[in-house]
Amino acid sequence: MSKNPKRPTISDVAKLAGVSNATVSRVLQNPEVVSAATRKTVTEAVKSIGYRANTAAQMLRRNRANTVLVILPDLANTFFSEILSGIENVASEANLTILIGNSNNDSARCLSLLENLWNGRADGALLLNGALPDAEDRYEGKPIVSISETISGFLGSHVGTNNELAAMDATQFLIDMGHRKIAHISGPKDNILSAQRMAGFDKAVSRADIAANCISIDGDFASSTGASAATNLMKNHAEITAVFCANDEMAMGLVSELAENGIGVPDQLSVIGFDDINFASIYRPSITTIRQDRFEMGRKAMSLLVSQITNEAATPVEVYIPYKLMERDTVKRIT
Amino acid sequence: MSKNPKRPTISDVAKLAGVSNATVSRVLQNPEVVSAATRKTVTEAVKSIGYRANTAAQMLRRNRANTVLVILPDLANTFFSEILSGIENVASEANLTILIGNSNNDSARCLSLLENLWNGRADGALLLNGALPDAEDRYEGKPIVSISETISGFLGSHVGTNNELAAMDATQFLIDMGHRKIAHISGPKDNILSAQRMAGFDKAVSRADIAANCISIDGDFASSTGASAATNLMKNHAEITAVFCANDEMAMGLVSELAENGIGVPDQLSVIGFDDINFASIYRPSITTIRQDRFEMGRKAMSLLVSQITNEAATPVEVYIPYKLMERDTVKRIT
DNA sequence: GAAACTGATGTAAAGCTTTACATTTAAAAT
DNA sequence: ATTTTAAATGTAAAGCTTTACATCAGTTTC
Repeated sequence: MSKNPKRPTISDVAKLAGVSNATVSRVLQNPEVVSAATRKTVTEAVKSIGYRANTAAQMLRRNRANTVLVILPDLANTFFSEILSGIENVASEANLTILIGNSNNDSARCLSLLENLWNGRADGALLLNGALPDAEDRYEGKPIVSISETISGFLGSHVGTNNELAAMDATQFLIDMGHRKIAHISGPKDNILSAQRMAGFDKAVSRADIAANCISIDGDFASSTGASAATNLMKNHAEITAVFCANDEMAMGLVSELAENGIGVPDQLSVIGFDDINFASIYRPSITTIRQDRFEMGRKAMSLLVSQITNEAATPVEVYIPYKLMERDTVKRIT
Repeated sequence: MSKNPKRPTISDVAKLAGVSNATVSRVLQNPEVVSAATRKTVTEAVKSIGYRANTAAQMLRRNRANTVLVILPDLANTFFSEILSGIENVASEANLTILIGNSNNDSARCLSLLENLWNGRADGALLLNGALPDAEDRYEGKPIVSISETISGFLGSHVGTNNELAAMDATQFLIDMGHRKIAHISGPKDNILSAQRMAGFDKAVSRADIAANCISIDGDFASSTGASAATNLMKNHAEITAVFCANDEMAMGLVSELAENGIGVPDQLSVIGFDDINFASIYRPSITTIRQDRFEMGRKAMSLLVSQITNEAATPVEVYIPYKLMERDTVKRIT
């Protein structure tokens, strides 16, 4: 029933300890500049009345929020949540707070989240959603790092995988395993990752001079399009011996659908995915795929952002996190 | 090169519009109390100099952060990230910001995150990690809602699934399908959800008077323990015809391991899981399981928290989100 | 013993917004 | 024409911390 008896302020501590506000503040922020005796008195006073500095007042005075904004397109997607986990890891080390927003790929929502950069709630931003409305103007001095998906027109730093190279490696792996008639199931047309992975596929098959035997099927990263691609392949492209899927979900959808139609992977068709999401290794047959180290991606991006927030001058960089081909059970050598 | 020429304040707007600070503030917060003409002038002034209210100053003055703290044990786990997604959904509707923290089940980390409740950065908290250090004291007036895992000693509101009942239903379903020799693979011993699900299993088999034929195997929610349970079952418990796994990961681990040993699910053994994680339906055979509506769980918890933050007086409630048995391909009727 | 220095602490302003209260102006009521 | 009421706006304080600058008391130096 009793109204909370007012939260203690720094003045309450000062009064109790018999010193000035300034000294209390110093004990809390710069202990080394105050004498050991005073330090002790103040520390005890703080403890005894349970004082906690008011963050709002600190933010106002310091003009710094110690907070970073993270915008992602889909929180419920492990792909992003693992990156987020890496981000959080660095943030907690650096004593930063992370503010999170789901953009749902909606640019209005995205814009409203970015407001936090201007209203002082966040000192910088991490963008996982491949979009930044009006990327060209407006974001001059703001520390922003994009992750995974590059953003067209955005000149800041980026952390991600070299998708084209990785896709080339994936395709080359199929070629090395003896395959000459290969299909690619792509991601959504307008997605930059799709484009990069498709480009890698194209380069690899051109280089091997087998482009004429190879095809590309439109997908959208959902497992259902992997399934429909399976139907398509069975009906129209019986000659294909291997498939490079632009992500693991589609690979699994493909394999499941094939299995239901009595086509065994890898015996009758080889499949390679991309991402190495959690279930790629749990799925049976376990999916051969390109592993992206998402946790590390998050860590790296966050470190970069922190240094951008603290060091005024920081020239934008592009960082590629090493990827790795995980050989599992969906690719078979043929002769 | 040019140092940013000072962020505009409300006074700058006021000066430009030829009104007082108060009026500008009113236009921004309570447009209806100011005349249409002034409103227009001010709005234009705001736009023309690109003014954004300083959040820190607002927080300080209003003594409200419009921010909610969310603590979860593992960001990278879809189970939690889907709940998070529901939370975010309500937060964005209510124009609240969400502050996120990974506790890693570390109580020190958890405590340091909870500081945000005291330093004014967050108005309330959502706890997904089943722990609240010193739950009894200290959290008197603070709006806190626990989700999914109940917290012993914590008297606040909770949103989750009635795990015991759901586990009973899952077990009863196996019984209804003719099974009489049933195994349960449990979660980690010290986890409250494990305990509740195990209790449900026990009740169901007791009620059906088949407890003597049934066994319980220790697991830890990881798919690997599902696999080792499979080995155990094959070696020592050939009589078992159905298994209730305390979560889907273990169910998949179990099924995969069985498949590798030539034991077909559901033909030779029926399996039911719990949670209905994303891959439960993509996995082959698709996993029969109990669906928890995690998105809705997050939504409900957040709504509850919001009402707790705004309405001073709110008595704690316990809310169960309806669950649903998803019949898929891992359970078969026997005679 | 005076001057210069060092270390510890205090004083007070600044940071920006909101809001209770006061004031002004115009319209309505008498 | 005077008084009342209502609507619109202004004034100024409060919210809490940090920090530049000032002060004070010892030490050191010559």
